[in-house]
Amino acid sequence: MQNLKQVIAHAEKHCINNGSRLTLKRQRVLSGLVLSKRALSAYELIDFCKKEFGETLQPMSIYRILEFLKDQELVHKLDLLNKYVACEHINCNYKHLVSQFLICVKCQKVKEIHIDKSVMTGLQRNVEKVGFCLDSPQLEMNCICDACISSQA
Amino acid sequence: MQNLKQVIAHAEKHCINNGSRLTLKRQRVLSGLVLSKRALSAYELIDFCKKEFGETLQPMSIYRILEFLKDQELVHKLDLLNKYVACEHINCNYKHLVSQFLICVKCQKVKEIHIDKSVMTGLQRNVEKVGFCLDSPQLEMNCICDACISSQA
DNA sequence: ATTGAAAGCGTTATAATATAACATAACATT
DNA sequence: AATGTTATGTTATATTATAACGCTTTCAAT
Repeated sequence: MQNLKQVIAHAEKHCINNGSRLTLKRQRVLSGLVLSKRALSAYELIDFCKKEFGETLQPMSIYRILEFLKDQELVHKLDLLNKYVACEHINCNYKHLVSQFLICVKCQKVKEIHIDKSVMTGLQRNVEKVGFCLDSPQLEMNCICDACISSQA
Repeated sequence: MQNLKQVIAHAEKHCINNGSRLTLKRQRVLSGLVLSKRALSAYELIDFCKKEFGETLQPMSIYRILEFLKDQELVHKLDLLNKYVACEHINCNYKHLVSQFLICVKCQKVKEIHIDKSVMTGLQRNVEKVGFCLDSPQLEMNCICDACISSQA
């Protein structure tokens, strides 16, 4: 991850290209997620922004802002946790694909990956075998991260 | 699914074998999930039991009961939805394995399947490639069910 | 039968999460 | 400046989940 200013500047450009604005509050919320480096709930994020930037956010505001950031594909919502993370590709000029998310159940660090096409196809086939159809390939998986594996010993 | 009485009788035996009891309230909650045939939130289940059986349940009770039923592997909690479903194998005499869940995003019908070992291994490999380790193979996937696909047209 | 421990359940309060509804402010365009 | 649109503020409330404490039932051991 590059430094925060760069990230925000990049995100700002991204928003402008989409015909929308990355206002100060939105910047703060995004910064919060980028700095925390892990998944945060709306309320955790409120606390984080308060402590880190002195930014006081109402629940209503945070949810609105998070939805905006999600629409811009700058953050992702993890349904398994009901929490939000900054997109790992936030700095890439890269048409965003659907990702899969590895969530550390110990520290809530999140890794955004793309699973091999062959594996996804296999999965799809398993799903279709019972008459269902995969609606969204955004898989979320409970994992343990490298750091937490080591510290377990 | 066989008739409800059989299901309950079977579940009761299962609990006794585990040294625990399937009390009347627990039976009602389980029956609610079995009859509804889809994932229900704790509060939806309260409403359902009220309407269906005249059983009045406090939030505290329902959560306790759901936790019990989950420990007995008679129901599963779907983290993607924060809802509960009756285990599909509730009638089998079968050592319960970890399942994967296909959730219909339209009607919340749930299918419990076992994904091919080869596919799971592939998945695992993808996860390990980035230093993570799959903590639980209980995958939950947003899908569309057969019925909802047809009715879409 | 009595009793004591554990399990089950009731009750109240409250924490934590999320949204509805409506008012105001900021900004861009004409 | 007038207007429409987007963003934000504010208040209230809906929804989801748990803590804490105490009473009751069950059941095995005496």
